[in-house]
Amino acid sequence: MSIRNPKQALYEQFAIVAKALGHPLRLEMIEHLAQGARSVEALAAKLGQPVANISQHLQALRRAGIVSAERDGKFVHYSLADDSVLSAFASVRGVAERRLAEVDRIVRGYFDARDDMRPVTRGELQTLMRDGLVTLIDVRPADEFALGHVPGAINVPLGEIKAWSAGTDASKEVVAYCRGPWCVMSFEAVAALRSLGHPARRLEDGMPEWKAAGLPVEVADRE
Amino acid sequence: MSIRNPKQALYEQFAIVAKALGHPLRLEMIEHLAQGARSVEALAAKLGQPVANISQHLQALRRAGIVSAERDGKFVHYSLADDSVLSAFASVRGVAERRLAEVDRIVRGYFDARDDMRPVTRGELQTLMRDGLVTLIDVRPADEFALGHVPGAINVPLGEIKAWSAGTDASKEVVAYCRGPWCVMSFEAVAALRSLGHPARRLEDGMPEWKAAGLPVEVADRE
DNA sequence: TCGTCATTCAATAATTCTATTGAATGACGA
DNA sequence: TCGTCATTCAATAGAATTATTGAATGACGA
Repeated sequence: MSIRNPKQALYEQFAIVAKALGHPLRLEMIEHLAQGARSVEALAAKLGQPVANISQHLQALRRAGIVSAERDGKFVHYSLADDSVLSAFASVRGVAERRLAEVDRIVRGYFDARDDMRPVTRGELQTLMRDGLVTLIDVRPADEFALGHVPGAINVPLGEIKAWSAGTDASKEVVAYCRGPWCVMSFEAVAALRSLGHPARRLEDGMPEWKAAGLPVEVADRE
Repeated sequence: MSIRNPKQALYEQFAIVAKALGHPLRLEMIEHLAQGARSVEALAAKLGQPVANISQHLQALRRAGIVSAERDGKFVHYSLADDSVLSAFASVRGVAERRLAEVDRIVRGYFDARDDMRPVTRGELQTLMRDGLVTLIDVRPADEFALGHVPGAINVPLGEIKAWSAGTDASKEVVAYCRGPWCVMSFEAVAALRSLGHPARRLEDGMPEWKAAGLPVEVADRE
């Protein structure tokens, strides 16, 4: 390593963090780890990737101080190092949202552009829930729901939307949320519900943001 | 390009932004552009880099929506696309600060570790300035000072510290600031002043952050 | 102690990124 | 129209990153 002045050395340290965020798979990993700690194998299964690949990316994230690892017997559980990681992710997303027309095009192009995609804010949701005006569904897989969800939410994983909708009052509006503001599952849930004639909207963002906002989180009973 | 689902496509867009931030030189460029718009040549001169290299990096930043370009005759002036860029930079820095012990080591190792490096907050500074208890110096080059500085600050570029100090009341404390929270010039200014027997501290961060906090900025008269 | 299993390491080929060089572009002023 | 100058482009070589493969490590339980 060449001799560097402190200015260069500092920029290099900052760049290590940004570089670690600069890969789609690693960003997806971060979003998953934001739901709760995961072993390498569990994370690999969630993402449909080979274990060795996930392991290497996890170590890139660890070198950057983004995730931390804790060994538990044969397993190594990875989790986000602290909340600053989520805020860094959010601001990178913020630049992309505001600047890259592509992001908007992707969402509007893939889903039905004619529908009103305006999300429900957290504040609105709390009012609507208090008055019993909406049903809140958490469309993440059951294990993620169990690790923490919005109080009063029902867990309806994406694959069960149709069956669930059939046994529900189709006039009551549904609000769906999942892993984050751009988590595709809630878009798909809303699209599915609307095609079934069910009024539905997305929550503006997902579980980690709800928690980060200091709002109450309900955890499934252990056993 | 292969067929992607929208989830992958979104993560790729976010990764483009993070990847663009993932290079030390580009981060330094962003910090300079945060002081004000610059032509390619001016930026290259500031960074001591070949023009073609800077041009290429600027285009990488532009593709990511981080900077915007505006042609003015023969010159193309680049500037930060919006304030979300600064907040993204700040949160990447936040992860690095909190997680990378290396960053702290660099600063403490390079400068005199025995000195108290605790910075003055913006709030403290306003009180101290109002009561006339400190002299505030802006150690950036004159052209950056001219584009906007903290009201009441005196421009003392790094090379002029010694001469300036000689003609000043050595008992009055000096507060120094420059381009940002880790801008090395203010560390060096404080070290230089202290070695000259002048009490000195750093402001917690620099000009762009002052402006972003909504505080008043003084601009040099045009002429 | 040995086998099992989660994780990491090492080696690799393919791809992407980077800095440099020199030529091309495009706008201004003579 | 031509020369000048700021910027961009194109081509290159070198370096870094990535996914894959299979072997090594390290902890548990029999």
